[in-house]
Amino acid sequence: MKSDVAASSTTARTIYDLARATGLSKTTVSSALSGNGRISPATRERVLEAARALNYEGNYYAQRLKRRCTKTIGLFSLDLDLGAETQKIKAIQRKLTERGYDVPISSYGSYGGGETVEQITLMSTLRRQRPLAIVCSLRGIAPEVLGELRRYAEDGGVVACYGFLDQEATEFDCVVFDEADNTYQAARHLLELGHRDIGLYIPGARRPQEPRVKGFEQALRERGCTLQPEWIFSTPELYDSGGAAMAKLFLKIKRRPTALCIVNDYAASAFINEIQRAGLRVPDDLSVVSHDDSPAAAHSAVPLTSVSHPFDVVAAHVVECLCERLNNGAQSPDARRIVVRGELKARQSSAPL
Amino acid sequence: MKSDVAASSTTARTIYDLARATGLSKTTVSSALSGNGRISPATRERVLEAARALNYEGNYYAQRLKRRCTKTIGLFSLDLDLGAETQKIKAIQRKLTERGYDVPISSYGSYGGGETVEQITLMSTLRRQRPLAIVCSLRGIAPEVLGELRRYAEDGGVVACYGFLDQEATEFDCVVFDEADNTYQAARHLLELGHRDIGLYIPGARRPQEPRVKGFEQALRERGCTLQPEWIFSTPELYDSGGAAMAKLFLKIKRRPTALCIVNDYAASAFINEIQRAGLRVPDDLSVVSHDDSPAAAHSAVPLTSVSHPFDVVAAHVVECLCERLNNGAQSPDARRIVVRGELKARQSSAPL
DNA sequence: CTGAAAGCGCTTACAG
DNA sequence: CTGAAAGCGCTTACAG
Repeated sequence: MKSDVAASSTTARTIYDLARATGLSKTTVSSALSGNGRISPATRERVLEAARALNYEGNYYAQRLKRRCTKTIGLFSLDLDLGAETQKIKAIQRKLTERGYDVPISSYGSYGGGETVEQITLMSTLRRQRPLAIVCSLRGIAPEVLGELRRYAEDGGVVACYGFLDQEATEFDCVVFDEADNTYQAARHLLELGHRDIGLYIPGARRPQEPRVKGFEQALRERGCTLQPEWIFSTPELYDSGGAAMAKLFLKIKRRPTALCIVNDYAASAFINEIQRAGLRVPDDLSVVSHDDSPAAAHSAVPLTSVSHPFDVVAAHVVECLCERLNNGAQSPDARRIVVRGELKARQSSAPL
Repeated sequence: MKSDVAASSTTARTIYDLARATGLSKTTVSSALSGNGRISPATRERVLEAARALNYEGNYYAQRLKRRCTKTIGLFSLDLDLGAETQKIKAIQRKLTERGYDVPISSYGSYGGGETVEQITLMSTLRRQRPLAIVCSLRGIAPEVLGELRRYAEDGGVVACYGFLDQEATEFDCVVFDEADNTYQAARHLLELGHRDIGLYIPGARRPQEPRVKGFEQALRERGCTLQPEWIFSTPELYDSGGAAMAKLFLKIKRRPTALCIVNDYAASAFINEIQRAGLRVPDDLSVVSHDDSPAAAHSAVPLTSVSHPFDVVAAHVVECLCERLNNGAQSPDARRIVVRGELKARQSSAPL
């Protein structure tokens, strides 16, 4: 008594339609379709052909009502930026797609990722779909979201995270990028060039406990320099707009540093362009060390000395952790924590004092 | 006989557990939870409280087995770039999230979006989830994927597309950006400045029937100039790397144009930086008109004359079309086709011959 | 190798 | 206002 209309038309909506069309039971049809159970090759072929002919496709939800294991791996990231974060997502997604997984992205459209409640809802929606695994970017995440992840894991889900070294450790495999080390390397490089008056510019809203300030400060301290609070800059704007806003700030201040660490190549590039337009020279009047070492760094007006942010390395580790845990099945080794660091590439934007 | 263990623990896995805990029937529990049907406020509150206390959450798949209408709108885009495409996705997602929808992104990680079969699978997976609506980026899409969309629409799904003006019209609402007009405006601007020897550089692999070449050519033709095939450049690289590669090409050729249209601000910026390093001056030796008018354009070493790519306008139209159709319900007006064009913003990279 | 039956967890007419 | 029953479309032991 099911789907009479559909069965008479050219479309099969359910396995009942296929059962009728082939004269088999729905059990047999189901087995033939899924490949589970012993089915004669001839029968199987008959079913598959009917499925093709009648344009049958299984109901997504009914198929997942019982089984947990699907081929879906959820990617959770609060925001898509125009740089390293999106690169990481892309790289992870590419690798996972190549392995045959379906990899939808759960995110907001807005930078920052919204209120805590919204974050929880987003993760909860993902978790309730019981994907095979969840890859979670820790950037900007509220602690409560980790509770959701925990619940998912207790339910048998596999989790891999990536984020930044200063973030609280989780019980999950986690690949972290050492941001503090990047600013440390940058400051260190400038100190070795003889600079003592060094500033730091981080585009975007100021965050408390900023690890990039810490790494920067540590490098100064090691050389007996003290951090000048007025030389720690931030702007609400990001990227090029941020760099330009920073240039305005910089041109206004009376006592200027002789060197500046700028987090992000686009910001650094725009900053340099704007201050050069105002008559300053890089590196003659000011040395600049940038961050990320994206292709933009080498092709900036003044090729940028930059500390890299190897997004592909992060992505590779994440996928590696995930696949290892997926393959190991029941055995669950301790959570791994992999630290990724950048490397300084010296170019023309920094020079001896 | 259901979930005995779970019921005895502190977690309610199913409405059966809630029914037992409250002493009500599962029908009543279901109605109280969903808000459908007549339930006394007291009973409803009792159920909701039990649900909270027992950490109950509905089974995602069982809930969707019967009903079509969910709060999910699928975003389909073959690739996340580091520019306008991702900006469009972000803007659309933000607007839709604000309206309370769940907006997962279906994409590949690789630029270009993979083989036709993979594209179809991706769309098919999305379609089978019966989202309330699908927003589809037409960029790089195989024609077969439109067949999938059609099937989705025939099933009652709502579709909104966005893409480019030269792409074949679909039967769906579609917001298209006029790429040809952008290069037309760029060339036109250069012609008005007196240039006659004008080249065009489009980063990325060369595509046949490139509308940007057409718009460019049309502008030349209108002024009685002929297009020089050797001055239509492309490189496999994109963005900054593309611009740098183009600079190498440009520096090698014997007879150079006096002006160049470069599609993408990052490519234009890197190009200019590299040729200036080689001793050429912009705009003295070469005028450049760029595309997109992103924040990078204004803050480039030579502020770029650029024709905009208003991603936010595209996104706003897409969401508007979608919501209109969603609200109209059964009535289905004819498919709309909205054309979005850029505007030229003159800066210092272009000058009279 | 094939099929009758129970079940996945929820929703939805339909009685009471 | 509440509940017994049928059903959503599939899968999975379990018989034959």
